[in-house]
Amino acid sequence: MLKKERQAFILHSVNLHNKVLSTDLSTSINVSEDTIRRDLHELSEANKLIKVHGGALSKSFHSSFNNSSVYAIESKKSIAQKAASLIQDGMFVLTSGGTTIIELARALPESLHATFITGSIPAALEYLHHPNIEVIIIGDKLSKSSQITVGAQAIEKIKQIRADICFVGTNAIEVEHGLTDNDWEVVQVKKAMIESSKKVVSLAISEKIN
Amino acid sequence: MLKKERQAFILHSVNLHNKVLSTDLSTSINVSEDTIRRDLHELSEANKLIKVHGGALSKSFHSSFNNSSVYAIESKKSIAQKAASLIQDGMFVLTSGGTTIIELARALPESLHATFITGSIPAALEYLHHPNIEVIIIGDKLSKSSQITVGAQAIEKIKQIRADICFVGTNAIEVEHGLTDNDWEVVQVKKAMIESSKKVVSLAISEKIN
DNA sequence: TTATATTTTGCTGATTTATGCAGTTTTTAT
DNA sequence: ATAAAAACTGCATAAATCAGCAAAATATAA
Repeated sequence: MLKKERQAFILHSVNLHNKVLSTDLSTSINVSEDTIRRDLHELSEANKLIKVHGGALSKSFHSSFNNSSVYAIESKKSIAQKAASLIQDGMFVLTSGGTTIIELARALPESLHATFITGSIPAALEYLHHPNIEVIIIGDKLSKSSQITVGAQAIEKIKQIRADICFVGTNAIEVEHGLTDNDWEVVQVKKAMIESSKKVVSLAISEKIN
Repeated sequence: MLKKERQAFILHSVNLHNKVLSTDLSTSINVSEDTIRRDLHELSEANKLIKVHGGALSKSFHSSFNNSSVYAIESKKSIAQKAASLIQDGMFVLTSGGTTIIELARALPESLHATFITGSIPAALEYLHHPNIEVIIIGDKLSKSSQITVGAQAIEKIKQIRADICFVGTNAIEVEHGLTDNDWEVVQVKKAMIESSKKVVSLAISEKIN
């Protein structure tokens, strides 16, 4: 097999599978690993693929690797946009906490006149930035892990409320120091919220649904 | 699995869920926790995520607070230091809001075990950063100008409390321009706080006293 | 064609990298 | 305060890489 042929095969292979192992190529083409390594090095110099220890990665894989951080954010934003469009003037809106809810808060139009009720401190801060939104805080003990208020009093208050719509984020847990979490109380609060609302919207990125 | 591949997976995972546990990654990728830890360390060095004890957090949602815009920040800090020294372990502490109170929150020693009760959203966020502090939120309507909860329910709740000490910041009140309706409510809340506490401390920088 | 020059390939041994393991220290939770 | 979990350290091992060299293949010129 000619050198050029071999390199074409390697390129095809790496683009097909996103990655190749030097050992695999060596056995399948039946040349020494050194040759493969030299080929990979050349192709890497020619910017045709990314050489890594043990094999190589396709160019596209690398770029997605770099952009992946924005990707998740973008999809969160588009979800938030759609969710925000469900809210109409004069509504009473119940929300939990979490990053998706924060994005929702940021996606709210300036012109919206509505009342938001929440136990989430970060969400409340976001709502405050909107000139035409009334914010009502549900008081009680603050859960460090989820940054929302939890407890019997909070649940009691929620039960007294009749909201038009309720938004629940699936990723309500966000912590800075330590990652353990007692979700139970948070779940109780969410349950109460759902029961107090005419409509419930659950915000989630599709990849999360396993 | 290639190292780069694994790191890409980790990055994708952390951006999707906002947090990852080393143990989870270890079992799902089937490598030792040491390897995961090394990966997380590398990604953290490369500024791709934030490493914490037990796992890592997504970089995208890291709130950074700028206190540069706050007036006379240094003198407030020294006041805060003195005020913080008045709080002892096991105390129930009532606080209002305002920049001076925020500084007080930041001046609290890590070791302090106490319960803080507040209607201020920014203050609550600060208290959350302290590992040994319980936070209780007073719920009600949120006043946009002062960022604290005001209203009959809030006052009712405060009256039920017996606190050891109460900190009130003076900066929420603009004496020169008279009291607006909104400020009036804030004053009512402060009054209630003062009545519910054995000791009251008023935080002020000297320039404020006309 | 033959002789010579050039490129390519494989091999050997030294070097680097990746990973896991054991023991110790630090952090966190109870 | 104490126990458990996580992190760090140093080390061992196996795999991958590198450097140089010699054989093999290929190209080139007389």
